[in-house]
Amino acid sequence: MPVRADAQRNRDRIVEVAREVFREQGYDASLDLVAKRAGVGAGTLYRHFPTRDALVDAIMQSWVDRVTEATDKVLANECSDRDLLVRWFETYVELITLHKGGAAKITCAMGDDDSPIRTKCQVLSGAAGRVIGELADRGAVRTDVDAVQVCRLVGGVATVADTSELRADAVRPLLEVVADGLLVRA
Amino acid sequence: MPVRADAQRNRDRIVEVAREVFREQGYDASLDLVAKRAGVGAGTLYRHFPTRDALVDAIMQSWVDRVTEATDKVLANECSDRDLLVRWFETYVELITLHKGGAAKITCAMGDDDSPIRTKCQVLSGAAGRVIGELADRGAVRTDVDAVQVCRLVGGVATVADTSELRADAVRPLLEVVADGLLVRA
DNA sequence: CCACGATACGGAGACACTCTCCGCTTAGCA
DNA sequence: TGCTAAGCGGAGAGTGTCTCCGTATCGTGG
Repeated sequence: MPVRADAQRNRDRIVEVAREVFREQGYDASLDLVAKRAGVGAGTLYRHFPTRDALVDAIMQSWVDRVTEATDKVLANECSDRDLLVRWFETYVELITLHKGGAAKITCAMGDDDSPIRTKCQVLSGAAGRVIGELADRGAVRTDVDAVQVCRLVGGVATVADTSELRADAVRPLLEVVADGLLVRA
Repeated sequence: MPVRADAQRNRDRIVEVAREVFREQGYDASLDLVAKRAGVGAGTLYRHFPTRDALVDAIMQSWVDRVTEATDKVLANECSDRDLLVRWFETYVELITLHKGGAAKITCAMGDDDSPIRTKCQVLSGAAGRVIGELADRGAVRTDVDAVQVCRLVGGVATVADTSELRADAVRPLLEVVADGLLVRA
């Protein structure tokens, strides 16, 4: 028998509740509270998700998928090198700051092969790779900074945007700085 | 009577021990352990430093002072706009990553007027202000990004350098990107 | 030099969170 | 319907934070 129906139900419910609780209280909220609100025992939560990161990983799945989609959309637009870069940056920041504290978590894990959320990082850096790969083909960006490092730079901006609750128009100049630094001089 | 000698002694000892423990174990090390190693009761520690951040603040005092010195030194050097900027960035990153986790702490607090370590942030952004002020006088940098935002950008790089334990030569390209983005196009 | 208040100390203990262990329950097959 | 593996729950051990208050010490004024 593959997976028991009640187990699947509990798992889904825990993820759903955790997403809600983490949004309310940040990623260091009590896991016992999550269990309680989900109507399961602590043991059940820890069996499904042995560590906090395992739970975070499950939560992040959905919006990492959205980054892939959004990247397709940005790449489909015909626009200048700089616009392409800045637009993708904005998309990236917007998506990884959807959950408070998420930007810091993902950015710190970026490039760490042992991180429990490395698969999420790989999706993100893969998306970055597609964008700067496109620009590299056009000869528009410096080549000594790879996709992971781009994610780190933009993630750094996203992290401060998140923790300082900066508005989009305060973030834009920072993203322009990164974009201009990345583009080769005309 | 101003301050009792034993109280001062204990306070100093706690800071000294905390610096050591935090370097070993990170900024979330047990405070009871700090108290024990310092040979004082928990009550004594919490009376002197009501919160963890108050203790961190005290620890950071010495190396924030070093940023001021280092900035003087960098500004005294005659060099190109870009070199000035990159060198100061390197100094900044080096100093705020002296203590593991420090970069993230200071960068997240940057620009937050309610932060318990805001005075430290102000020293740092003040130093950044002197550097970009100098460059602004020369008309070399964009003017829509202020000192605090520069600290955020470089702090973002420092944070990832710290958490990913990047070597100086891996950090340099990232700092060049920020520098080039900040400098106005020739 | 001593006595006496103000000041500071210490650590027991209340509270909160994490994570494990194991007896009990239940889903799902035959 | 009965059996068994899979899953459940929650008590409790371990650890960390922070407070409270009886006790000890400092430093001064007599």
